Amino acid sequence: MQQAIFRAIRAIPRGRVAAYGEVASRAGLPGRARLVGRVLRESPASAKLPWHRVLRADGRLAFPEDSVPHAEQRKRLSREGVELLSGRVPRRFFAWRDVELDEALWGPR
DNA sequence: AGCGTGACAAGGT
DNA sequence: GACCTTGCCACGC
Repeated sequence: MQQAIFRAIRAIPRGRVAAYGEVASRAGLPGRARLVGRVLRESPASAKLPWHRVLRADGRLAFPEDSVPHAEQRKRLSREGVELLSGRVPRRFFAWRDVELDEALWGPR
């Protein structure tokens, strides 16, 4: 099951991000976002996961703003062209967002 | 067993 | 947006 979570995380394209809940759903574990967080927390660096692409649904990073890990994650994202605005990653950087519904409601772009 | 806690989410005010 | 509340689930005490 941890494997499913790893797969979902590795499936996030470079330069894009995904919310914990999204990852959980894509791993076949809807409603278990916290599990994703716990698995991530306990995964060794050797797992070589793009962990920095996983963040909260509202675009904020899970780590406290003043923390070292937060800075590290922000740096890694920045290196892929993902910048935070007002402390959060804009919706346009989210992978797997329901583009069709967005366009139906708000029009293309 | 009960309860607080957490790399969370969604809905309401 | 900021907060709160509720739902969720695994852990540790």
